[in-house]
Amino acid sequence: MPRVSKAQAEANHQAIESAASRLFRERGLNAVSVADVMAEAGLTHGGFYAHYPSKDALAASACDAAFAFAKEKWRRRIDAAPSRDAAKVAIADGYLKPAHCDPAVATCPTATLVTDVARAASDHPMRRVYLEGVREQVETLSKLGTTGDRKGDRAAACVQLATMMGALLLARATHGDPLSDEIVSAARAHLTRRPPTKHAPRAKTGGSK
Amino acid sequence: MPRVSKAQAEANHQAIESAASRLFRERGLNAVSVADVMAEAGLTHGGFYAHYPSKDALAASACDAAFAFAKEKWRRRIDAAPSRDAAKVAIADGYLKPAHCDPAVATCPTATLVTDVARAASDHPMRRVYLEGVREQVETLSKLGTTGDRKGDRAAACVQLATMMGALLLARATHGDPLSDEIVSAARAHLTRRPPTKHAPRAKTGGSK
DNA sequence: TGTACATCAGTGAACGCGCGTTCACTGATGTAC
DNA sequence: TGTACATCAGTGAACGCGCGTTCACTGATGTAC
Repeated sequence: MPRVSKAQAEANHQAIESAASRLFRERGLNAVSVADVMAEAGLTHGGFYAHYPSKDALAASACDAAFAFAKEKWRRRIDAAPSRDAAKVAIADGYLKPAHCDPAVATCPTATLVTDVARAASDHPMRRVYLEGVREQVETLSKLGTTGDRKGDRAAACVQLATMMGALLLARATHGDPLSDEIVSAARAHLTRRPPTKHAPRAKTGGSK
Repeated sequence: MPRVSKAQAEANHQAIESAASRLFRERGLNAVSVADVMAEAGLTHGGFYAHYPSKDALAASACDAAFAFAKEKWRRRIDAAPSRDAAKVAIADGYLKPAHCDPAVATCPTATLVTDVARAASDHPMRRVYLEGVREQVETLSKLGTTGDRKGDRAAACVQLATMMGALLLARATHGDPLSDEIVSAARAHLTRRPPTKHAPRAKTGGSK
């Protein structure tokens, strides 16, 4: 069934980008093959190069799409919040959701792609996209600052992003152990200024696999 | 030159572990082959299985060695500090050294192996080693707490580790851009309670490549 | 509107390559006497 | 202390496998008339 309509080809393109965006964040760049992505999009691997010049180029597009998705999520949280301070808290709460501590779940690209980007060659197209994504997140958090000082707001934004991301990654790497909950709960409490000893509900939802 | 002396064999074993510990943290598990590690240790790849049953087992040993090395570094900083609070600051300062923001440098395993561990299978031997390593770091930071409350100290320890690690990883992923310095400087200032707008010396050392 | 045909998205086999692991072999080491 | 020999750390070729990428081919789509 070759020569698909322009509309179908465009839909396939989106499906490839979307599958890549999710799979790369779930398993990492190296652990996902072009064939995996194409299969997830319901296609065979040979047709890939009609859509992207290389796997690296796909990685950059997928990263971009993931940041756009995250940006939209943040925007909705900000719009729904009654104050800038409440918006910062809402973002931290959303970021550190217990479900996000499962390493098999594709979450914020800032966290899930950070080592892939750090280890990528300096001319890898994803580096530029990732940098821009982080820059935007820092800028967004910075605008929610309440110190009245732009430099102070930016510094606080950097620290909040680092804390959220660090806690999420640590929780993912220690998933299945109580320490995972402890770390993410401590970070959530710290960033939302709730009692710091509050832990996530442990009841019967369970944290281990 | 086969059949090497016991002492030489033990030295080779250490060389393999040491090379793996550094290479895995620098480039990630998937990007380093068994042959790479053996070559770095001055050996050929075929002899690897006389030392370790599998690459996964080597990863666990290498992770363990990296944590032991980091622990020793922390211990020296703590011993040299005049107070518990000064020790926490010294650890943050050491963790966030500008040189550590180069993604090609092997730093703390907590940061450099976090996504490799998160993505590893739940029965991967490295998971247990990593978990124990993080647990020890949290415990160490917790003992340096000054809130007088064990739960509060542990929560603060979790937050400090998350912030240090998150900032370091973000700085590594954005290396080459001023944002890298900005993030790590903000985190360092925050954790050491120095003026939050203080940036790393930008002069002629340069932060870009 | 209907017909002829060039286009090109998708298929599936194939390419060269590097991986983790295995294995027959080597020969200095270390042990038994 | 000296000799005979079993051991086994290390070598290098080979294994099966999956990767990113290429390519000849297909046939519905979309266009030119």
